[in-house]
Amino acid sequence: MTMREEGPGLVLLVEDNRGIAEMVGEFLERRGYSVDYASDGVTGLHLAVTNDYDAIVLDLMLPGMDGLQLCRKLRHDAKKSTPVLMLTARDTLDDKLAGLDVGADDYLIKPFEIRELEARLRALIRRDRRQVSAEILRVADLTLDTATLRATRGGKDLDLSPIALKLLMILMRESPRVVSRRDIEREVWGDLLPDSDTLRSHLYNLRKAIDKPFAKPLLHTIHSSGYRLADLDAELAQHSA
Amino acid sequence: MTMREEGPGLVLLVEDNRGIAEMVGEFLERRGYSVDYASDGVTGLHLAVTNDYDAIVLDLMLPGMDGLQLCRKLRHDAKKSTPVLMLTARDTLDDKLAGLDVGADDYLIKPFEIRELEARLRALIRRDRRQVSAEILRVADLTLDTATLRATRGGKDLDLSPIALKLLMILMRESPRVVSRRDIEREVWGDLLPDSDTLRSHLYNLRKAIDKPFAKPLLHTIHSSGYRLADLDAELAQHSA
DNA sequence: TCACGTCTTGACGGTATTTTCACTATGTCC
DNA sequence: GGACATAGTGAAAATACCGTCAAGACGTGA
Repeated sequence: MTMREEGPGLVLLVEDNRGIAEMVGEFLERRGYSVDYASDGVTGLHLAVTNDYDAIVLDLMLPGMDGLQLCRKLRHDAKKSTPVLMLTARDTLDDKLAGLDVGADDYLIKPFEIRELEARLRALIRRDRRQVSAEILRVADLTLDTATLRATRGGKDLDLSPIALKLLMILMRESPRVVSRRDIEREVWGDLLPDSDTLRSHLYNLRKAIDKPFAKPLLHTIHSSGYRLADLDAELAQHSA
Repeated sequence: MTMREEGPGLVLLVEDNRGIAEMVGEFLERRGYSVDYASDGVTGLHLAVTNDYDAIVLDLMLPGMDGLQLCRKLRHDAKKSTPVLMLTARDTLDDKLAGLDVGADDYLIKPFEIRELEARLRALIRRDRRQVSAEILRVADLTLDTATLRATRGGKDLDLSPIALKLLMILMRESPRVVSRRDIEREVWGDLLPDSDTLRSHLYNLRKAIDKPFAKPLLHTIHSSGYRLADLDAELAQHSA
């Protein structure tokens, strides 16, 4: 009584060695996966971009475009977060780091046990499915999609730096509560707080992005207490209710 | 005796696929939810408008009126803010954005894990309820929201300095008891009391903010004992009863 | 390597807040 | 009523807090 129409998942396999490809592909299909196949980087990338795979099994060494390049383009150009399981020839530190740098989610060293590949694949897919869906935070006409990290106000996209985005997320989660500077700093920088109060600058920039271009300010300063994000008028209406 | 308030919540499920609807509905009911069901957009909207659900699970594709239209009408025409969890067929950017624009609070991509649906549903309901359940202190027509640090009297905002706010909080918490100057000073300044008695000024300012603009004074001085915040008339009425 | 965006840092000025003080008013006890 | 202690009033001085902005450090991708 599962609701999934098609087995454990749809997988893209990018591997130039025909022998390995066949073995992996057939094994996965026997286990109920649907498998697409590419023998070089270019067609692999094309497939990865145009389809929504649950995961990609990607050989590091490929003709045309190697796995690292493919992965980077997938992440940066196409902005896809499809989980990638990288197959590397040897366990060199460089390979590992390169793969992780480029956005791979896991790697497997050849030669590998086919069963281990499936186990890792399954883990990746499950992990990803949990994150695929996301909560949408909303304060007045401000919205933040925690999955895509897109923030909008009044239907228009906001261009925010990573820290500004984090600030916004914190303030929206707590809205309409007051959040102390201390709490914000701890959440953003952890235990190693910066020596000088850089939070001011970031708040300044955040405000410039989310409030300056609009009529009604939403980010309010509570002197010596902290900050709060809220629509004052809407709040008042609720208070009397 | 209908105890439906006690469960985790009252949910409206709008889904035309009978199989999915049954599975979700039965699962939620087993978990203690009360579930109403609609198989098309029009009756779904009707139910959503006429009842107060804790949340709505809404399929995107529906006969008659699709989920987006329904959601928009619910928000714009009926002005209801019932949390909406949207079920979308595929992970396309367009779908996400459409849902976001139209006022959905969260979305899930099919196929989904039923347990995750429940987790997100619970999160939505909890978040919604939290808004109402902040701690609000009240004395007569004076209110102080300890989460947002907003104080009002007679529905109008009060502009208070941080210390004045703290004084007010102390007095409201203790109301209608008398609080000695000593106790107030200790709570506000801790052990390092200021050399000159600055409390007088702050009380003066507090009074100017919360009593001066109104007919009935609430902050009363008990000579050589301290201060108390209370509505004398209301107190009297209670005494004689 | 360069170009670019981001983060940090510090200086400056403005504003809100707190403290202090002088003066007045009120209450209490004899 | 008189003397003393307590409290209200108000404003000026001192301080703390915050917004603004630019310059440089830093890291990353082309």
